Amino acid sequence: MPVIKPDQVTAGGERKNRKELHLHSSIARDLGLRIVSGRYRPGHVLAGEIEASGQLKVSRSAYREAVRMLAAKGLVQSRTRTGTRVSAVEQWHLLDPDVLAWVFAGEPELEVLQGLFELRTIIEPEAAAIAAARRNDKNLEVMRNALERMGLHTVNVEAGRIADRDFHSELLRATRNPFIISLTNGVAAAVHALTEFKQREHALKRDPLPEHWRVFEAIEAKDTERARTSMAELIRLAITDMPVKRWPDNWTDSRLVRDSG
Amino acid sequence: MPVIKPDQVTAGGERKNRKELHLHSSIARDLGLRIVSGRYRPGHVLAGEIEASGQLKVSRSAYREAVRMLAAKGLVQSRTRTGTRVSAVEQWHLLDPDVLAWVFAGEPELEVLQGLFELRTIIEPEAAAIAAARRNDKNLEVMRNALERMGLHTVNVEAGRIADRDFHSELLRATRNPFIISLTNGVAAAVHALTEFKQREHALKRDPLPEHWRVFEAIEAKDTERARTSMAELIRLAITDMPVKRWPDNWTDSRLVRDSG
DNA sequence: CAGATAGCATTTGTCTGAGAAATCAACTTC
DNA sequence: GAAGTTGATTTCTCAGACAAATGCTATCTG
Repeated sequence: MPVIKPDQVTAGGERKNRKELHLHSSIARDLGLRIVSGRYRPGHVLAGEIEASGQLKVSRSAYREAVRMLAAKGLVQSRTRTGTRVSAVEQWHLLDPDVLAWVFAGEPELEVLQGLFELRTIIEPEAAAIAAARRNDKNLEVMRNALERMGLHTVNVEAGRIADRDFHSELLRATRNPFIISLTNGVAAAVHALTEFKQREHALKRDPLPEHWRVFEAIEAKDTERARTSMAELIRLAITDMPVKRWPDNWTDSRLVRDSG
Repeated sequence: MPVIKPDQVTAGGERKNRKELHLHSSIARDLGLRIVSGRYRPGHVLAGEIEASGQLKVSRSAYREAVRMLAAKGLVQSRTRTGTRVSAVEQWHLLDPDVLAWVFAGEPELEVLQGLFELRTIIEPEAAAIAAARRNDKNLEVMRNALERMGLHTVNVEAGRIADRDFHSELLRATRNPFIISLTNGVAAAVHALTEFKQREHALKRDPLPEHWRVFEAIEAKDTERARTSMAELIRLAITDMPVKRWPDNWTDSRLVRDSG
């Protein structure tokens, strides 16, 4: 009999809602979300392993592996007798793809949004310039394909957002700089979640495709300066698309005055 | 009798050489080093849990927790039946402090060095500019103290390198941008290891302190533009200090022509 | 009473052994 | 020859026990 599995029903099933494959991963995600969302503040001491694993109805080892993952991402720190406590925010690996995804899974605070855009404003124009210098035909091909898919689906649907992410990922990949590429996974994931976040309020009015093509054309032409400026413009527009009434103070302070001046 | 513990002798002690506290951490470090050093290439499948833990003479749970940490850092990926295999380099969280430290624990390849300096060239001048705009007196105090210590010890000894790291950390912290601060832990650790790396060949001829003070003064004066340029100069000088005969091609391509031109 | 000290309790860390779940490969069957 | 079945292998999860570290407290001592 061809047993068609009904997509994981799991008797007590509440945890496997999302495509979480493993128990320890989903526990880590649960705890991670509670930490980055502020439910567990820095300094907060988690319940002991026995009690915590008991509440979650999982074995101690599964719970421990989850805690070990969070510790590897700088979110918690375990010590005997003291217990496992949430680390200071400065210790968090905010550019870790998972952490970033957890941060943007909820309603990110304005300062966090600002911080991410500020980082993108610094990195991506330069990355675009470097990509223009080092890109090969395969990079170009992938980027063109991504933009075509993006135009086909629009960023209002998942497929379009994936295409958007693919474009930025391939751009950073074209820099041939492993560290910049490593930022890919994180920033791309955040941008992805962010585009989704925009949609929560209302569908995007403006079509972001033209500025994407301008960046592409600059990189295709190996025009580093134009790649830099067009990418800066792309991000500037992306910021204006955010459903944010008023950005926090000194947002335009140091960096952005230079581009607009 | 006041039992003065002889600093962890550990009968079979070979693992606790460094200040590794826990078994799983030191196993993760061992495996992590083997991966980033290239001994275990991407695609390589690690020995099964039973065999691997047997070889290391540790329990399966300790070994599993180590693997879980490496998986959290993107270095490996585990799947039933297939086993645990080393991920592609693009998946590695290269900006994770541990991963970065492991990378620079050995002889880093030229391309990696180049990549890190390229990232610093992009980030730190802008970070200095932002820091100049947002720094408070406490930031200034910590930075000044760090530079004084740096002048006292010189970067030829550990205390001086720590002071150097503290300066850069506090600078990034002054940006008030959590993502840039998060880069601190990683980049600072790398710079620290890097300064140590320079010393392996021969003691540093040039005194790097003057350019550090120039950056400090610009930030003290809240002069964003001067902070940017002086930091760019600091990094440029740091690059020339590297004991590298010839940098790889297109090193001066896109980004640096702009600063020097 | 002050301070050191020894013991106690609590929490994470490590080990062992067993079975469950997933999945790749070979085989069987129609 | 294709679809389904079985089997083997590997990670995943569970359970229970002991070890190690460490903060707390009561006790001892000057």
